[in-house]
Amino acid sequence: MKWDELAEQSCSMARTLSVIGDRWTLMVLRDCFLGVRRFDDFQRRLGVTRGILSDRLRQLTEAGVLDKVAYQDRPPRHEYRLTRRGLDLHPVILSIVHWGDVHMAGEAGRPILHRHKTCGALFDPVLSCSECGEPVRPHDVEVIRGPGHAADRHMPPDEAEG
Amino acid sequence: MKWDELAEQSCSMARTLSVIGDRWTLMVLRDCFLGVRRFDDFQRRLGVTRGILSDRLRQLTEAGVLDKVAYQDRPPRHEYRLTRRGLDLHPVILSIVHWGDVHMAGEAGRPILHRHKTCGALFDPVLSCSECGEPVRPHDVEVIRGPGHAADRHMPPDEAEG
DNA sequence: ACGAGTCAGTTCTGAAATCGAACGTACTTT
DNA sequence: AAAGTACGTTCGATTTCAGAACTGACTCGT
Repeated sequence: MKWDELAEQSCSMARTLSVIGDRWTLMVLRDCFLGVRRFDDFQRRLGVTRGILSDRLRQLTEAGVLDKVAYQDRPPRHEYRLTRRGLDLHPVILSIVHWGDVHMAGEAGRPILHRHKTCGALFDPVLSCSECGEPVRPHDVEVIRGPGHAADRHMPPDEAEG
Repeated sequence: MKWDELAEQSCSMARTLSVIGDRWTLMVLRDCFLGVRRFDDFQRRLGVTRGILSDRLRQLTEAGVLDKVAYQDRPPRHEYRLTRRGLDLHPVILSIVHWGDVHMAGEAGRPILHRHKTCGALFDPVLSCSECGEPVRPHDVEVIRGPGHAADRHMPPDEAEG
């Protein structure tokens, strides 16, 4: 299966991965959330080859996750900014970072900490229910067929949840 | 840069991606959370080649995300189950699926819906602050150097947040 | 005026990963 | 005995990636 075919599956996971399911794409997005906006800055910070970076920035722009904005005319220079769509990826990035903090941190502890400006505290991200506000645990989630469901294979095979 | 080198960076994002930063790995994990446990079931549902699947299941097992458990002896057969470490990836998967629901769903609407068993409602996952319980927005997060920080490049270049 | 530096890419070649399909092994079912 | 199930491995052809050099348009220092 190719990336393009992945996008056509009636599975939100597959469709999202057709946009961000690549290590460099996610590393680029991490840097975007840290405020990086220019080609050479991405390249130096990530150590990715220029060819790959060029390709990934183009893909993200085409997907509407980044916006390519000119900041000078002669010579033409642009910067890449997160769109609304891109900003909505924040939970994905934070969840990934948090898992690394908990399960992959070395002896020395976490490389970075997050402070919630509105309450002032150092915090961990918690995934909670939009309706009752309580934290969501894996076994408390039931997967139900939605209106956009096609007869694919993204439903539980029989019983759910492992 | 190779995958192995990624794991050695003092960045939780990079370290996590060295484990799950691959489209097939994430598709396998999606199916794990839907209750899929056996080789051929993964293969049929995902359409991935058997070689890749074999490799990814081995990697996930080595990383402690899945556990390979025998369910019969003659012939020896195993199933792959999420460990505690693996279950902790639930927020990552849910966040990715939710982004797809919001930004990649077709005309027909979402392919699947989630029900929160403890409150009974259909819900969206919301990332909130472990300290005050409020939803976390991109601009409300400040990144701070932690104890495990090495002089790498995962801090904001100057000012934060885009 | 001249070379050095910045910024945003493109182009090249060899190395590595991936695809699709077939094959192997050890059982169970018909 | 033949077909099916389960879990992989192996193989050659294709695709992607890494590392490095190169282009082009401009700016800055001397």
